[in-house]
Amino acid sequence: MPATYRDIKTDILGKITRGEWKPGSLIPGELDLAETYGSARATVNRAMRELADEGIIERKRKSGSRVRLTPLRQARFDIPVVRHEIEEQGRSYRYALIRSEVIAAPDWLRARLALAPGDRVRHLVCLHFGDGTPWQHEDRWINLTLLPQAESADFSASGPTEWLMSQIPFSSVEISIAATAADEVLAQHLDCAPGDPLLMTERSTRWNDQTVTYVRLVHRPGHRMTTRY
Amino acid sequence: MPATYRDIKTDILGKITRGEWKPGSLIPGELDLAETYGSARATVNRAMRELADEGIIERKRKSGSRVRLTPLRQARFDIPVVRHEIEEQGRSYRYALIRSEVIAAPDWLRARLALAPGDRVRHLVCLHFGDGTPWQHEDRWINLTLLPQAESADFSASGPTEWLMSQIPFSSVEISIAATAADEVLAQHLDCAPGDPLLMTERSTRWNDQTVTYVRLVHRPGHRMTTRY
DNA sequence: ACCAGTATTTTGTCTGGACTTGACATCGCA
DNA sequence: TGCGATGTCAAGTCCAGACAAAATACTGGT
Repeated sequence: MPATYRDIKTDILGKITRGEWKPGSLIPGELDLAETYGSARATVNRAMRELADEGIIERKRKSGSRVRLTPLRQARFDIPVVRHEIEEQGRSYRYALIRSEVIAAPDWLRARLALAPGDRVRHLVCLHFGDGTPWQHEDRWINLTLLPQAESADFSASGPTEWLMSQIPFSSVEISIAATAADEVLAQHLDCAPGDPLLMTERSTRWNDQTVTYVRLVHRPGHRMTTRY
Repeated sequence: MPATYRDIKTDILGKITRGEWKPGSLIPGELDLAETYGSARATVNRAMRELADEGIIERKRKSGSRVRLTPLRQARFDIPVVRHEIEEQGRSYRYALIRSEVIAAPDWLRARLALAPGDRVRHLVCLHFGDGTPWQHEDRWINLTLLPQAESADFSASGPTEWLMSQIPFSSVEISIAATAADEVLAQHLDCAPGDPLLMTERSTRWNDQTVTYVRLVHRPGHRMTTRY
């Protein structure tokens, strides 16, 4: 009964959580482990590599692997498409386009998207509902210099997120989360009082080193992002 | 010059971002890819596995691998220890203990930590400063039933986070992020106006299926959590 | 037409062997 | 003493081949 890489992983993790292998201490070399578990070094290597990826151990050539002093805690949050998020909770999804315009980019946006003066952008404001109550407010700016198709696209039936995903298959993103206070308009749309604290997600999507779209998503009052590991 | 798994990964990712392989389309089998790249199947497998881990492709036995329709966007946020976060920015760190008490767990906490009536907890309130200005407010509750050592520990010089890390080597956690409004006390400590929106992180740390500590971290006004990928 | 069992395909994992790379140690020479 | 060349070790990567497992396709019987 040879050990799988999964067995090895959980066993090592167990030794660490139980305190048998203390933070900072050296873990036996791959060759040793391979022998004790009765498996090949490649198998041990995979187990150790994944533990290192997860921030639990630290590996260095020549010196060996050791338990991290401060286990690097990193949380993985899924950033879902609103519609999927809502539908996965068994709620009905509704989308509403509030405003749609094509304008010259305001200065703050020009700086953010690295646009030239006079460059035009498509500006969209929309709302996403779950079971009829407001769920998320979307304030979206699309760079028309990079995505001229966006000028003629129709966003009255479905949101810009889904359209954009069909246009830009995969891209690099910068996501930022902060708290903000509801202004008059937001309060009305999200059905809360002005000044209420709201969770906001900002996202800039880059493609070929150029920012193609910037969006500010304001979540419904009380919204939480949760993850466990 | 054979292709490394890294080469293969970037090449495939390139084909996807350039739109050569569209979302939903089938990617050649590992055996095919191994031949086209002139490497072993194991090498291709590793490249594909990592792409799958990153949420870019979807793999299924027998049916093969395909580009995800909705690239699973997941953000990895580092959850740093405050002190490290501050010191990495080249700022000076200061810690202050505001309140320390051992009390019977209030009802809301009892529910959260699954405690029996009368069980006692250590309650700590502290502040973390960066370059002299308030950075983070920490409201920490430690389960004394599971961690009796916490009753006699001294938190006047350094924060409970660091002490806890020495006690619980590795554990599973539930993290939740939300927006909250500053109350009178928070406003005073964090040097802002009451009602100001603040980003709050809540964390429950479990060990052996029992919640050992619950903490509510309220960040300074304007704080953002950022990540890019 | 339906169903159960079987074949096939594709990914998942493992093996034991090899070479590479980065980091450290040490030796020899100026 | 200082310093560069060389050695050594452990992790990093790769290979070819093998079997396992899951999911689909197929096939024959009812």
